[in-house]
Amino acid sequence: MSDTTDATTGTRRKNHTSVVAHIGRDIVRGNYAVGEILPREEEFVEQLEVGRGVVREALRVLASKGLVEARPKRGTQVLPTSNWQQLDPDILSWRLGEEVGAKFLRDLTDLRSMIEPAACVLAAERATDTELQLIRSLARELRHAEDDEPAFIEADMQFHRALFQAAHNDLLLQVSAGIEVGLRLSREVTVSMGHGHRIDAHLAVADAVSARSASRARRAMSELIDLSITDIAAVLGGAWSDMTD
Amino acid sequence: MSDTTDATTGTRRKNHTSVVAHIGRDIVRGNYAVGEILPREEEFVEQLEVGRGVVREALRVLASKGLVEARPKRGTQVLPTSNWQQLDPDILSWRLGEEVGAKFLRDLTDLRSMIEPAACVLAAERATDTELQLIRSLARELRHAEDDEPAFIEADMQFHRALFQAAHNDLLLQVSAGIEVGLRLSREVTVSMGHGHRIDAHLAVADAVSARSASRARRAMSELIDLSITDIAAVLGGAWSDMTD
DNA sequence: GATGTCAATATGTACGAGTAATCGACTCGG
DNA sequence: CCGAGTCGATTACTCGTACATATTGACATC
Repeated sequence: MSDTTDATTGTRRKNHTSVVAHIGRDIVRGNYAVGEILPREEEFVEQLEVGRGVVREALRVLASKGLVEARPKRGTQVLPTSNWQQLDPDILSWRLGEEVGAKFLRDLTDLRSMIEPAACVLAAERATDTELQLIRSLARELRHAEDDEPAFIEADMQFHRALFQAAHNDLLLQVSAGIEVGLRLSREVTVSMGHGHRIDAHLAVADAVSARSASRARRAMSELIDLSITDIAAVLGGAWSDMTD
Repeated sequence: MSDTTDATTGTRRKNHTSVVAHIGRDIVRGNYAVGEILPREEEFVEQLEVGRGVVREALRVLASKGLVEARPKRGTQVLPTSNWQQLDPDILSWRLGEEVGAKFLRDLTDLRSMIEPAACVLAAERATDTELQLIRSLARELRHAEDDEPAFIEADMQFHRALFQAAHNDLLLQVSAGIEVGLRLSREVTVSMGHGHRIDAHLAVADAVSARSASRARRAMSELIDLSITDIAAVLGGAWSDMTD
């Protein structure tokens, strides 16, 4: 009985990462409201069946991400969302399966519109030949995986990552790491729209970057984002137009 | 002798944050090279004169920021910089006083060029009247603090923060938190250029946003960034043009 | 020469005890 | 009646010790 196995409902599993994820998820998903005081360390100890050290290390990590703040006597309080490092890949991944709201999707598309076309311009200017080769290769793979939903998503992520790596900008790469998880959240909402209609746009981006045409690359990526926006608007309907007007 | 007081050279001070900063600085500034194995936990214990729990909590936080990865028997290794969360305000702040390199400044200005003009557009569209009032107020304060170097920088930061808050985008706000620290690093380099010539550009931004003119706001912020780039190029000289060609 | 085994080592986990900081209630003086 | 200072209780914070576990590198075996 390994006891490290864990159902989806799971609470067990004794390692550090899982405790961070467990408490982190409960916070991000609102099981603990903003301003609320978390249970005492000792309560987590018995509830999760781990040592106090593990609980403390987990809370310290969450504090470093801006989710909580601990104080003697008062306890550990959930900070307002403005303090959360919302681009942190961990925090974003804890929302997977949550059906994110329209506000988040608008914020994400705003950010994508600022970042991704500009990143394509940099990629077109700075990519090495081997990087261009990789980008073309991943674009082909994308077309090939058209009928395999999870494989398509994975290929999409790799494509985006290769694009950002070709921009040769370390700060940008970190933003892209967050956007990548954001994309997964976005696709959870628009999954019913399929993804076949996005393949051509991906290929257009790959072509333009490969041709080192900065202007075409920017334009192609903008159109790709527009497709995402169209999908989101179709799924959300009024909740989306309320947000963008 | 409280022993919590700490000289600039300081090593003491027993609390958690300081230990994170101490080890974090040593990593970010290259005192521990990428790929290198850090001293064992026990060595940090005697070196920093703290308990093992504090050391472990610190290393866990650094691991969550992508700086290190711990493994039994091998020890704790410094990860390649591509894994670092380089936009994390903590990581950036640990570089203060380091005289950052041309590569970092180019990456930062790239990012600023993508983000800040677009953020001004959003601010012009979405800001509430009280937020516009705050922005104008901070711009005036900026002019008033012209001859006080540290006060000017603080006012500059508050101005930027108010601008990004007015964009009403949580993800963007986190990017701005990183950029803010990046700006401090940038100004450490260009401090010799003074800041008087940037005041008018700031006021132009405030005016355009206040007038809710998205296009003027975008343009004004772009020009403000261009001023920064000019200053950086003047200070760095060849090291900068090598980077941008 | 490839593979499996074993011991050494550093992190991982748990428990216990004591310190220090913070908050809330209470008391005292105005 | 109200404000300032005091006191006690609660909780996080720190430290120390002991043991478990996983990974590595060397050794032995086939």
